[in-house]
Amino acid sequence: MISQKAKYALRALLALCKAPPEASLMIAEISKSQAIPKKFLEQILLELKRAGIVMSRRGRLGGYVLLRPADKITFGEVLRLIDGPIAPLPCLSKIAYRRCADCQDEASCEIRHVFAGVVKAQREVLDHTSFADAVRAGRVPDLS
Amino acid sequence: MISQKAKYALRALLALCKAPPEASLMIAEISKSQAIPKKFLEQILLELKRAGIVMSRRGRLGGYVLLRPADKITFGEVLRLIDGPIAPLPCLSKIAYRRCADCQDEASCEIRHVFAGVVKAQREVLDHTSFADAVRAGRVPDLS
DNA sequence: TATATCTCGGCTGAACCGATCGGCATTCGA
DNA sequence: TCGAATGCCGATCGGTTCAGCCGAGATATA
Repeated sequence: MISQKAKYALRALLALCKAPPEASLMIAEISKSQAIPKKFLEQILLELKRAGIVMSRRGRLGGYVLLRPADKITFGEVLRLIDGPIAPLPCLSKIAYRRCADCQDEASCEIRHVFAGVVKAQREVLDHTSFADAVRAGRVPDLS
Repeated sequence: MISQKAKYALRALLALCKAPPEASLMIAEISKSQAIPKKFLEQILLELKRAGIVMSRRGRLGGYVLLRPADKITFGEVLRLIDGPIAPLPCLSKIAYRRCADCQDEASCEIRHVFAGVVKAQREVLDHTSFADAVRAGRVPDLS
């Protein structure tokens, strides 16, 4: 299960993707349209900003804009930022590799072996699906 | 990330799979050989028993045995039992479907659409990998 | 300057996780 | 028949994470 926070982050970014290009959205607008608690959304957008995914303007007429085109932002990137590693085992994580304390030999670890297959499949999807892809798939009725 | 508890459960079952057929293993043995806290392992094996995956005998010479052949127990089954739903969103879970509170229309939800791809891939692996498969892959050097 | 907006740190209550404890029930060997 | 070994079971605990809230401060525009 992904966290509520990650879900909010994805929805906020989708809202920004769908907004007219170059227009900026205020926290309050996104909060209202997406039903996300305002103060919580504040934190989330701040993290996205620090990660270089969005940028903000303060003061009257402030708000948030995407810093990169929507096809250069992947689901995987956002998920890792908010929820941490995608991998189901620490010894399979790209961003936070940690040896399993009690596993003598990774190469012969059956569990690792099975989950290596899982994480590969996950990455296949998450690291190759951009927000542009997601919006496109949502707009056109999916025929697959 | 799967929980520590799930990792223990998988390791315990692997130990039972590798034990001589019809032999039973005591909690203390598994605990020692797999470096799992004994009292915690006790809980875990109890859950596996209630789920019909293993059976136990009490008293002197007690212990645990697999209730089903190793090729009839999948990783997915054990994971769902210990950690709950595998699906990354409640609205994609087989065993615990829940509508996302704030999602008007599931069919047009971009997030759901993307994660449907993820969960499909996960299930492909987890529900089709048995403990027999895992042990086999661990024994023979993997050439893939 | 006034005011709407983002910034940022801290805080809280609830839930969850990993683990432990102590007592009870059952089984078998002496 | 007794007692030791083993599984069964409920309770509890300390720490961590999650979801969300509060309030003061910085900043840009009208």
